[in-house]
Amino acid sequence: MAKKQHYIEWVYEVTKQIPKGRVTTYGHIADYLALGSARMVGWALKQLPDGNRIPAHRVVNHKGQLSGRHHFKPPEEMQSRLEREGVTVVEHQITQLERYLWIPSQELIWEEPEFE
DNA sequence: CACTTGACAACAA
DNA sequence: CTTGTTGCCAAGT
Repeated sequence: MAKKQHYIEWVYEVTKQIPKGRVTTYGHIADYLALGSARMVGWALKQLPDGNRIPAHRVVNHKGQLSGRHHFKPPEEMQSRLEREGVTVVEHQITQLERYLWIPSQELIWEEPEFE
């Protein structure tokens, strides 16, 4: 469809762009898509059907907490997937969020990790 | 149609 | 540091 009636699709597209082992926040996606509200991102992801191929587990809130874990089956699946990708999660929160954070607007300047 | 809820976030106190 | 308030927008009741 030439004209997307729903930005929800955009949220899904951006989410699919998150590299493995990386994470981003609702706020950054909302800002990148200019949704005006980070809640729209959470709302959009909540609409995802089970068994989807969207890596929604890579989206956390600005504190790095897995606030959407209760929407996975089972809830621990979100943390399991992250840890499987090398992301450390403690007490439902990602440690060293800055280390894994991936910002949509920076996807173009994605040249070298520069990480340790 | 009015009010509440929510996978959020920024800010005030 | 913590808790409370406000802005945001769609969906549910």
